[in-house]
Amino acid sequence: MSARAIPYRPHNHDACVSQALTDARAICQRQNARLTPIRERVLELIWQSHKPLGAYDVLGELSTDGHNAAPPTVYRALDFLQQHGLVHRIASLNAFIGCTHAGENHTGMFLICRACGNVLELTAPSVSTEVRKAASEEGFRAENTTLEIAGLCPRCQSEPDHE
Amino acid sequence: MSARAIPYRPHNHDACVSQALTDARAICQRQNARLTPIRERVLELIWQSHKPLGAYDVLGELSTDGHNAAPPTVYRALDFLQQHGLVHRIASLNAFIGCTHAGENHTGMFLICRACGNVLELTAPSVSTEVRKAASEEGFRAENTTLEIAGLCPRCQSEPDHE
DNA sequence: GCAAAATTTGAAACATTATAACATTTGCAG
DNA sequence: CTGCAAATGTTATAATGTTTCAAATTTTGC
Ligand SMILES: [Zn+2]
Ligand SMILES: [Zn+2]
Ligand SMILES: [Zn+2]
Ligand SMILES: [Zn+2]
Repeated sequence: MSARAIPYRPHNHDACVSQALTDARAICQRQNARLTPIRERVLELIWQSHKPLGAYDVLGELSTDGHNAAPPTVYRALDFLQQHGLVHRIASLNAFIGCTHAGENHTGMFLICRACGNVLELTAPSVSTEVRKAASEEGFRAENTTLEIAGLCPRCQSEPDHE
Repeated sequence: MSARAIPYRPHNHDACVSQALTDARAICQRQNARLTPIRERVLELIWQSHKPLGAYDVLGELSTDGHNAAPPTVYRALDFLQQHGLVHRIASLNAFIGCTHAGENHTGMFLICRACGNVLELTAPSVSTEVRKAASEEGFRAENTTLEIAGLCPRCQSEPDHE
């Protein structure tokens, strides 16, 4: 596995996209899941940047494609992609982002820059451990964790107003 | 401060409500904030149980009051209450819940039972510490944390289908 | 007290996000 | 081929949240 790109740093993003698509194909193959053209196209659109994309943004992009889709088309594709661990939904933004740990069995932690909008997904085992511990101290059986941190990325701390 | 009630256990919930309202009045006084009748009523409605309430649910309750409010009324009241740390928004549910640590300067962690719907708010310093650490290792300045754990509360693990 | 300013509330319209329901098409197994 | 299941199309609608401007209320400076 190659080093992961840092969202808010300039990088060859095409590499991110093609890596994500390659991974997705492999994962779906392994799971006997059908990465249909629509699903693949939605995944590609989600990956157009490291900023989360709303379902209706995806819808808009699809229609500039000439593909005239309705909301359920997009939501169904996004459901599929979530189910197979290829995208995450960012609850605090009602938006979706490509998973950077696809196939890795992880619980994501998202660092969301409120200035540039980029999101970095981390796997922080120590955080997960503490979360599990805190939950089990209450006798709670944790099944799903939503962990989203809003703030300022390193770049936007120094150079304000980055796009 | 009295012991905190456990949401999913039977308890004298009227005590929760009146404690919350008393605290709210004190906090607003201290902050020179105006806990107007609408705001207080919305807070009371939010506290009607330990299950998060949607904005439109609040709206509905208000109208059974005879108070015929429009959505902005509720959203404004909820904004005010959030601003002053009296309620939290649960992003994964699009719903609101009374803060059980009002005035305490905390970052809440929410244990959400998918069966009974009750939510327990915890303050887990060890989790906060690990979150801050993970963020700062990436040079990220964390400002706001959303931490919501869905799962099964102790009661619903043993007795399924609790209301 | 009183007028001006600021805050709060009312009201209507609108925007955004998500789902329900049912018809049609497509892929695949036998 | 044929029949079934999965996927997509289509229309309508539900649920959540915001913008805008007007009216009422409260606070402030005098
Ligand atoms: Zn990239
Ligand atoms: Zn991920
Ligand atoms: Zn209670
Ligand atoms: Zn709280």
